[in-house]
Amino acid sequence: MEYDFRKIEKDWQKKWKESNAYRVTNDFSKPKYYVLDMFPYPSGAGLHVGHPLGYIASDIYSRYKRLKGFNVLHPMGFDSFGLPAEQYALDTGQHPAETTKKNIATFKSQLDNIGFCYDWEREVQTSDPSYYKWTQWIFLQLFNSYFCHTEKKALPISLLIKKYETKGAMPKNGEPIPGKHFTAEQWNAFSEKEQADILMNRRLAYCGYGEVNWCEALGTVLANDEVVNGVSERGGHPVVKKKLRQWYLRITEYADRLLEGLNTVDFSDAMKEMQSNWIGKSSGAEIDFGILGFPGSKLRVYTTRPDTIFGVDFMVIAPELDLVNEIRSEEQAVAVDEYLAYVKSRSERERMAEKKISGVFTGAFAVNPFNGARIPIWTSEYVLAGYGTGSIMAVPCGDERDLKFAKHFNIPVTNIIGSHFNGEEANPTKDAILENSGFLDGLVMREAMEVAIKALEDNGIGQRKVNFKMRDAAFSRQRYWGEPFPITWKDGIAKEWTGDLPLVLPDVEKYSPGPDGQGPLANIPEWVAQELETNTMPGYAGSSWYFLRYMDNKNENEFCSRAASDYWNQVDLYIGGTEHAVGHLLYSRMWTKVLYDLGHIGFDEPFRRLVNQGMIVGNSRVINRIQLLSNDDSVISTVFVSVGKNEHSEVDGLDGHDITKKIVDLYFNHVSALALDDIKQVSFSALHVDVNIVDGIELDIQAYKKWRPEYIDAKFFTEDDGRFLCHERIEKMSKRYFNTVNPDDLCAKYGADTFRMYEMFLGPVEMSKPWDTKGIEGVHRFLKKFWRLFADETKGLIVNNDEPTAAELKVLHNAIRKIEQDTERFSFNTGVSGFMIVTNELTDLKCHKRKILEPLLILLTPYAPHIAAELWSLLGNTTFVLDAAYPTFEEKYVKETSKAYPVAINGKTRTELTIALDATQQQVEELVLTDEIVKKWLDGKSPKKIIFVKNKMINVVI
RNA sequence: GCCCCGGUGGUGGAAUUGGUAGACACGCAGGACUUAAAAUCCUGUGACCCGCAACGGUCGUAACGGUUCAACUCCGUUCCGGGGCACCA
Repeated sequence: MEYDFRKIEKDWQKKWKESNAYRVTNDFSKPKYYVLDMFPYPSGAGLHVGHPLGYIASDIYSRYKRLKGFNVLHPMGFDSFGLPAEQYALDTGQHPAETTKKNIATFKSQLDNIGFCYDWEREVQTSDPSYYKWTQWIFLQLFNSYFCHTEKKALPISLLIKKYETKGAMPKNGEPIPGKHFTAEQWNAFSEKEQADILMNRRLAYCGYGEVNWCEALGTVLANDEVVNGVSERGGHPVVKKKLRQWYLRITEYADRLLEGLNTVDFSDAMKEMQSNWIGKSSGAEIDFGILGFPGSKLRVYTTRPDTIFGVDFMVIAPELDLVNEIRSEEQAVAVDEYLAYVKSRSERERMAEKKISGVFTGAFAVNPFNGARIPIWTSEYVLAGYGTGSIMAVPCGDERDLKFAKHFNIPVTNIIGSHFNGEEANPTKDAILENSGFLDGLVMREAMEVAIKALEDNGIGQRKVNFKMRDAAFSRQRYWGEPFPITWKDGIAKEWTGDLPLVLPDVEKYSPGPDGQGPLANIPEWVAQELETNTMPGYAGSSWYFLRYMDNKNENEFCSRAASDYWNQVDLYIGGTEHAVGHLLYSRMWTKVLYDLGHIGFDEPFRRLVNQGMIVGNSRVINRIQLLSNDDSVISTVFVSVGKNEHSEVDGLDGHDITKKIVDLYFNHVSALALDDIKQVSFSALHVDVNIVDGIELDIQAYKKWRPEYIDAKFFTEDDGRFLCHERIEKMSKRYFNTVNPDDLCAKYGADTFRMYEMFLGPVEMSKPWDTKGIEGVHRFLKKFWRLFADETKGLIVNNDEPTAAELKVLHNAIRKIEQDTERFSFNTGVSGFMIVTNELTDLKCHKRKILEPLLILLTPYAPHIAAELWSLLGNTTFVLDAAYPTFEEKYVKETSKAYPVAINGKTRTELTIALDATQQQVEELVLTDEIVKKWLDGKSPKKIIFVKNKMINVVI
């Protein structure tokens, strides 16, 4: 009886499907456990081996929890709106819904091949109207809410309107500021438009204007990574900044709660740190500087270091601020204009990453409010308009970036921190005693901060300010393939659409952009006639709340019933990549908080525990090609050169004609009638070859010629043993590098169980690692060996009912302990090796006893469900192993009375001594000193100290 | 540039709390079985030194420095690789 994994896996997948083995009911009587994978985008390329890494981990954990008696929700669905489908539609005219449908079908069949325990009845797709109906509904909740600063939570905007109608908006103390404050009478007298504008300033989903990367030639907005060196990645067209009307989510109001919430969740410290860095809470002061010659204008800066105000040597304002043009001098006008034009073409990413210092003096001067010093005002791309006030006061002695700028432009540097500043490197210390700092002289910086802020406030030139680096999230896209906003515009006023949700995405003739940077929806006359919003929602809209829909995905009356969300509650375990660290995770945390504030759900953090999976990177194979090109650029002859035959050192130092001659000598002897004069150029290239036709690094030349028939006549210079070897290159797994490996192929060749265990065996889930198919044989061998514990090729089932020995029980219980612990702490790679060890040990013991093997099958079920199910049923069980009870570890079987202690001399292990576990320090010392090897090292001397750590080791210090 | 993570044999990795570095595999080498192959099994395998060998020794976790009886693990500096930086998902 052989391990026929193909038949076994097909049979069991069918059985599980027919019996609805993975259907999850909202059975409120059982304890629940919610395991979630990050939403995949169904790309046209299908799954490669990198995708399922996290899915396998979560599947193992889900099955493990099920064996432990939990009602486990482990759903899967698709984040099916997105740019790639739209781009494909633009290129081919195919409707994104069509291609998306096809892609999803591919993904699902690939996922099923691996044997995941998804309940497909709970599948959701963000582009399905029955789903985005509720995305739109939640958007309206956001639109119709505001953040109350007193209660620090979202409230219905109707309450705010009521307040304005009865009390107005007046300051708690101090004089009302016109334009900001108003009385109830004033409010009631405002026009509808005026009222709408005021309310827009408080809505959680609001409309504003923001700068985007605008590409005139493509007529569209580009993502930062679609812009390279100021031109579009596709086509190389110029890209400039353009202001467009945009929807935003007021996530900044939740900054503090998003920060505090991190204390209540189990995310890695790195993840928490990334999120809090993104939120970027800082405290400091806003300070108003006067501008020489502009009595009405103020230059407002935000600084975290008001104590350094006497060290300000120049100011820098963001180039996009209008102020630049208002204050620039005549002499500097040309230089400023040139610089602004340069910056306009730069993406924010490039500006931040730029090492080269650039900037221009505006010709204007600010005035230090404390000592009246004249401070030159510069503009430079390293200051971004979106941070703080978009202007900074530069203190070169305390800030490295400011110092480099000052040095580059020869701006004199004031030292306010005495010997803490050496003139070479800025020192951001807070411990220096201030000098050259007027009334702050002699104070330690740390303390001077408060004194400075007080002075600013007393003199009315600034105030204490808490600042967040986080900005409100842009929530609209000028695209087709996204959720339409249920919003209409009349006379410049945004109103909730009055029709029934969903507002269905209409079909369009073509997917190209609408006029004036509007999205494709603006091309539809009927849409525009209804005055509907022409933007659509961004990719993260649907993924911000999908974990709630899984709980109750068929509900037509609510996004999710309160009973279902109260039961399933938070996601207990969320698995996904760190690339979502700040985007998706923060938005879904915010949406959860809003839904909680408005009373729709009972918890305000969506994910209790987060585990980050690493990426699987590709392991490409590259071969050397040498071609002779003739004068008309046609190819005369092509050769491929194996790694060891690449004599590039031979041509080092040669040039032009000599290289050609040498190369022809080396590689082109076989070409007859070759005239050197006909050769215009020798071309060297490294070509990616499909990793699937390479064995290790050895190329299958015949397969290559079949794949690339244009090289059918090329000569291959192999190693002396006849093999043709490739170079390796570790890079992103991508179709264009021919380094993708399809899980379907591996499942077909080795089986899903082998594939699952091999992915886990590769290394820790959270670490990135290169893919290498070679090692999969080892895992497959293990499963065959495991099978042979139960069945023999000729004799069939060989399991007996004999009583296990103490040694066998010890092996079993060590395995239970190890595998349970490793599964619990997500160390699946060592879990797999635990299975290998127990299998090796039981094979050595020739143990085929049911009482040992049956519990082992249950342990294996989460990792390799098919083989476990088959053997379970071969043993005569009529129930599914999926619902067996997880074996319990019993200490008594593994108890030891002695241990082989390593004995180190001065920290280096020299020998080993077996000593009773209950031995005392004194007994151990006596034993150690009688040991021959220890005596040898002591060489007659007595040891200074003997360190004995129970159950660990012994160290003799000489 | 800024923030986060990582770097251990030829390869993937193990070492859970500062306590035997290299578990478990891959690969490689040798052997058994076989007419042969596949499959399977056995032995060896970090580098170096001395030696016929048993034994023994030195070095070794990116590099350098520090703390400690003891460092892959803690601290500092540097180098290299990966992820994120707000319209890819």
